[in-house]
Amino acid sequence: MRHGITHFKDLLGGEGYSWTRARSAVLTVLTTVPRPLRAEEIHRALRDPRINLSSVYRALRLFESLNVVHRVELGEGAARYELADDYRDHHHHLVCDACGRIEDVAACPVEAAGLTRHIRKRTGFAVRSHVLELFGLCRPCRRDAR
Amino acid sequence: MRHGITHFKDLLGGEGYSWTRARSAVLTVLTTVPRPLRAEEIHRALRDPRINLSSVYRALRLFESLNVVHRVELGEGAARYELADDYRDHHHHLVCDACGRIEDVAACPVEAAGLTRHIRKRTGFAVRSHVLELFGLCRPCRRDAR
DNA sequence: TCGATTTTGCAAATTATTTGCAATATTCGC
DNA sequence: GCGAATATTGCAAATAATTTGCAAAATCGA
Repeated sequence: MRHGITHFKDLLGGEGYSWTRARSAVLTVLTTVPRPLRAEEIHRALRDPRINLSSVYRALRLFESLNVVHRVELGEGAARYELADDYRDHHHHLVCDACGRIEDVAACPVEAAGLTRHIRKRTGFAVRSHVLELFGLCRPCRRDAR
Repeated sequence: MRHGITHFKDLLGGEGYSWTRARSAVLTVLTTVPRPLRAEEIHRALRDPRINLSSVYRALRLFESLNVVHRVELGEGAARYELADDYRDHHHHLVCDACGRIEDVAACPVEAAGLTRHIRKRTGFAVRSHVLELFGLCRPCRRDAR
């Protein structure tokens, strides 16, 4: 787990990429807001009219390829993005079907159950990563439903 | 776990929906092919020029709302669809990063670990459903990689 | 600082999916 | 089985998220 915006600058530099206004701004937002954001939301959060939405998309794509950012798909039509596991503890999401709020959970049953090993033994498939999203009702919405 | 195309006919009828060529054909494909298919693939599999792709989308949307079909998103751009848990044993997918092949796994660490209860106790969030997809290399591709 | 290279803004293209509407199919009562 | 009432479909056009071409602007390395 590495910290600081300057780390990303070095990382990009090391890979031959420039440290630009758009890239730096997108990373600032992602390191600041602790939940997965849509490209559109990130763009709005930049509050910099000089930066175009396309550049946000381009930055996100680059960061994804460098394993700095992780794409989260919750079936909403638009994808969300958050810092990858290397820069944030591994976690999953609790998505409220009623209000849409997204909470994190640290518990990971894939690791806990040793599922990866089980699958490799049984099927020969080598699991490298997984996506786990949990849907239901958050506490406030559960209360309202009564 | 109910079987047979006629069951679906009764189900649709019971909900006030018609049993149409498009709906019947889409369900036939989904009950026949044991892996999640894209709308486009389902449409091609119908081999019926009288049925329009829009009708496939409309049928899928209806089936989703009736819990007959389940949407699967693997980050490919297009969604995939398969029979819902009520008509097929609960399972997850092993998606090969190299060749794209999709295998099923019956093992479910969310159920096994009692994660739902754990989360409810800890956070008050009531989990109703979950999405778990596993990515990596299938056995053939793992061999080729060597 | 300067030129070479990379990146960006902007507008237009792309792709999956949805929708309006007139035409067609299905259903239901007789 | 028949025909009216209703639901669904085909088709073409609309959407919405994301990508891309290209000339202009920013960044980098010497």
